[in-house]
Amino acid sequence: MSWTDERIATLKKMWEGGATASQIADELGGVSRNAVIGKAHRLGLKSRPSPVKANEQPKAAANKPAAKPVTAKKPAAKPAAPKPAAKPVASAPSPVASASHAAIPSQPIPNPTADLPKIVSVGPGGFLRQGPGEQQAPIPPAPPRRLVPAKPSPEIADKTSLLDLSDKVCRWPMGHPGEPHFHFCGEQVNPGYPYCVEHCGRAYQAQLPRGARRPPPPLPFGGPRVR
DNA sequence: CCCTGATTCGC
DNA sequence: GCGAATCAGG
Repeated sequence: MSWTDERIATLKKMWEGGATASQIADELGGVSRNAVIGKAHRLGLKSRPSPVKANEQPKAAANKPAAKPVTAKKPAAKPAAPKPAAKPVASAPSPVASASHAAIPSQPIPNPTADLPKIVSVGPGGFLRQGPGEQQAPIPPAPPRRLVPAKPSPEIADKTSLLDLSDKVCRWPMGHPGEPHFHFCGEQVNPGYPYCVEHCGRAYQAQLPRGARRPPPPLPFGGPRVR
């Protein structure tokens, strides 16, 4: 599989939409999770909340770029040209309040709790991510209600959800992932293909001669919002 | 162990 | 440029 424009577009959309690399990978198909991450980085997309990145020390102007603990693990004998510095990571002091006792002498850490610009990002489904200490709505009142077995909301009751996918139904995505009405086409597939006949027509198109290209067809995962 | 993203490095 | 292997954290 290669990275066509459409696949890249889908990758971007899902990545920015908060999908995990694994989800993106098997949605695209034919690529591994690593491939997706690698591609995302090459595209310049980077670093959504990563579980493994919770920590970070802004190494101020000082320490040696050497001392790469990671590379020491490999079978040695790798001269490995010294990588120049890490990227500066411009902008305000890290909001991370972890004053872990790292081995960085002589660099007083400015109080991170003071006047930081609020950073608000939008998550899947349009909710706003809050920074720590920004909690506002106190406590959900939790009105007394009789508990009732969960049912799919009426709107999607007859729609094809992710869980309904099989080799027999069209997997063409309708709408945008993360949004309430997102579902899949669900028509009977064009045998041998993952999509129904109609969507096969959208997914597989003959290459036209250069210069005769028509404007891009609607993509899975939406192009610009259309509803 | 499962998951996550990040990084490295041979191709 | 690509992605498997590896690393590191939850």
